[in-house]
Formats: sequence, C-alpha cells, structure tokens
Amino acid sequence: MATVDHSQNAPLDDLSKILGSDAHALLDPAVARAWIAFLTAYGRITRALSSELMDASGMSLADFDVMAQLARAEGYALRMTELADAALISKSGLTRRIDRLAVNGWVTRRRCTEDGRVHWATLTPLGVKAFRGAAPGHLRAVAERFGASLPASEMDRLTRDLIKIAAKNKERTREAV
Amino acid sequence: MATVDHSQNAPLDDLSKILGSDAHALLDPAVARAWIAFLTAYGRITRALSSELMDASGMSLADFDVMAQLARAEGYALRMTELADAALISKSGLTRRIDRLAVNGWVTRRRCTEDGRVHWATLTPLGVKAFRGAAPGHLRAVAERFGASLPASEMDRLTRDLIKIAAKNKERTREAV
DNA sequence: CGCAGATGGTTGCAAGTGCAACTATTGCAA
DNA sequence: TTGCAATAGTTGCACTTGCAACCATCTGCG
Repeated sequence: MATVDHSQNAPLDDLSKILGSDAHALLDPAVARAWIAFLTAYGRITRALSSELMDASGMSLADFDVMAQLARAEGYALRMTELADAALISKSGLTRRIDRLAVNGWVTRRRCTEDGRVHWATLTPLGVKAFRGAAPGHLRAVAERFGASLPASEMDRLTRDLIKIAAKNKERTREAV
Repeated sequence: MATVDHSQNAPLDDLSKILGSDAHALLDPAVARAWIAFLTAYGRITRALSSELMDASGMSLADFDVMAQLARAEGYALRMTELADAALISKSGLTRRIDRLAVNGWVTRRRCTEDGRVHWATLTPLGVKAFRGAAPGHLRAVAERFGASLPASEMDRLTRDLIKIAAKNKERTREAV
C-alpha cells in the first residue's frame, strides 16, 4: 500500500542509485516526500481505525461507510449503483457487502416496483440502531487519530489541498498519464 | 474505502439527522470534511496509478513498492521481515508476493548462510531491468496526479501535516481510542 | 407489436489479504 | 549435552475484491 519508501528521508536520492540522476527530473523530491507521507498516513490510520471499529462493533470500515451513506440518504435508502458510487466500491463488491449486511439484519434489499431492474438497499431499524451504536466511537476515533494531529487552522487548508488532489483524479477512465 | 461521505458538503450535518445534534461534539465538521477529502483523494489516486502501472508494466502497486524497497537497499537485498515492515504488508502477504515476483524472475529468495532462519529477497538483474522500465512512468504519474495538484509551496506544508498524522498513529497496537 | 440496445444487478473466477497455527533454526541456560 | 524459549518464514483458512460475463428488465425505434 506504500510506494517508493516509508521512512521520511530522501527516497528519491536512494532511487537515483538505480535510476540514475534523472530520477529527480521525473519526480520532484518534495513531491516524493509528500507522496510517501500520504501513503504512510493512510495506511496507519485506516489500519488502526479498522481494527478499533471491528472490535467495538463487529463492523468493518467498509460496512460503516455503506451504512453511513444509507444513514444520510432520504428514507435510509439508496439504489445499489448510487450506493456503490458513493462508497467508492465496485458494483459486485457492493452486491456482496449488502448480502452480508442483510445477514446481520442491518439492511434489506427491495425490488423497485416502478423499475424492476432497480433494487433499493435500505437500513432496517436494527441497522439504524447498530449504526447509532458504532458511530460515536468511530467518529471520536477519527477525531482523535486524524483531527487531533493538526491545529484547526491547518485543517481547512489540508481539506482544500486534498480536494484539489481528488479533483485532479476524478476521471474513472485512465488515459495516458 | 471511504467513510461517512464523499461529496464535499457538510457530511456531519447529514448524520445529525440520525445521530442527533451531538454529532458535532463527536467530530468537528471541519475534521469530517478533511477526513472525507483524505479518503476520496486516496481512493481515486491509487486506483488510477494502480491501473496505469499494471497496463504499462504488468506490475501491481504493491509489486512496485516491494521492488522499490529492494532497489534502494544495499545489494538490492533485504530480509523478508525487514521488507514486510518497509512495505507495510504482513509477513504472510510478503511471502506470497515474493513467490509471484520470483515466478516473473524479478526476485530470488536465498537462505542466509549465517542464520538459517533468515531468507534474503534479492532483486535479480531482470528485476532491476523491470524496475528501471516501470519506474519512470510511475514516478511521472505520481508527479502528474499528486504533485501537479498543488503549488510547490503547499507541498512541504502538506508533507509536514501528513507526517504529523502518521506519527500520531505509529503504534501498531491499538489501545482504547 | 417486437426486437435491438441500454441499464441495473448478480455471479464465476482468479486473485490478494491478514490472522493464527505450524515448521525450521538458533541461542541460551541448566 | 539436552531442552526450551525466541525468532524467521511459510502455510491453512476464511474472507474480500474487482473484472468480465451473464441475466433481467426497460426503452425506443421500425
């Protein structure tokens, strides 16, 4: 899940040994450092949050995401495709995730009467309860692990930077770099 | 891979509906926005880089990471455990990844003569060649997708922020939030 | 009508993953 | 020496995942 390096010291200098001195021309060392920090931060924080959430609520991070999407939706319901897009997972991944959530009784799948192709995933009352149980601990954990690392003034700037990065990579199709 | 929300507008306000007004007490809305932006940026960028790398070099992002670690190591060799730590994957995951890289002829596994428990994973000449072939495109893609999103002045600040976040989550053990 | 093409979801498959249990080897102590 | 604990890696297992192929349903055009 990480690339190039994970210690914070000049990863590109190390690669110059094998790539030659044009390594710096390919990737600015400052960008390389940021990239490594990004991957490291992501890996550590999701690993920690994921096991905390699983221990506390028997819910994977992906489960929580899907349920959170439903929780904020009108009537606690979304079409499968909408939900997959919102949760950034593939359609097939969602199909099986909903299967599992349905086994827990947290979500139901209803065929749409107006368009027989469409299925609505809906949070059940039990699912609402499970989400209400899991959310406080998880949100607090995000606050602790992610929010508390930076002063509030930095947070908005970080958000802006990340949104720019996300925007630049919005395309789902990947044409030549 | 995302949590709470993926659109940029006030995710916590949406959750107040189900969690009650104390949602804001659990997680500052500014932090929630940053968190969502973080997850979205990560998901999009790794997805894009991953398929570009695979198309161009038949190498997964994880393969590249492992090979990059070896590329920067003394003699292009590392012990299995060192390598697993460096690449942030589990020992078992590394065992199997090295199996696959070995099938390609990119890496070999040698038993250490001094300590029979230890195995050295080593980049073969073919592996060096493969890495040299893959790296320029991948590094350029990182520069394009990640680096080019922000002015150079922002990049260092972003790095500092991310390092702080990573540092806060360094522990491998997860005690109560 | 009626059938081609688009759209929504699910399933087959071939991976990848981590945890826990296992094997091999070493090091140390009685 | 013998034996046991620690260390390095691998393997069994159960679970996820995404892609591509597939089935079901709808839409629109002839």
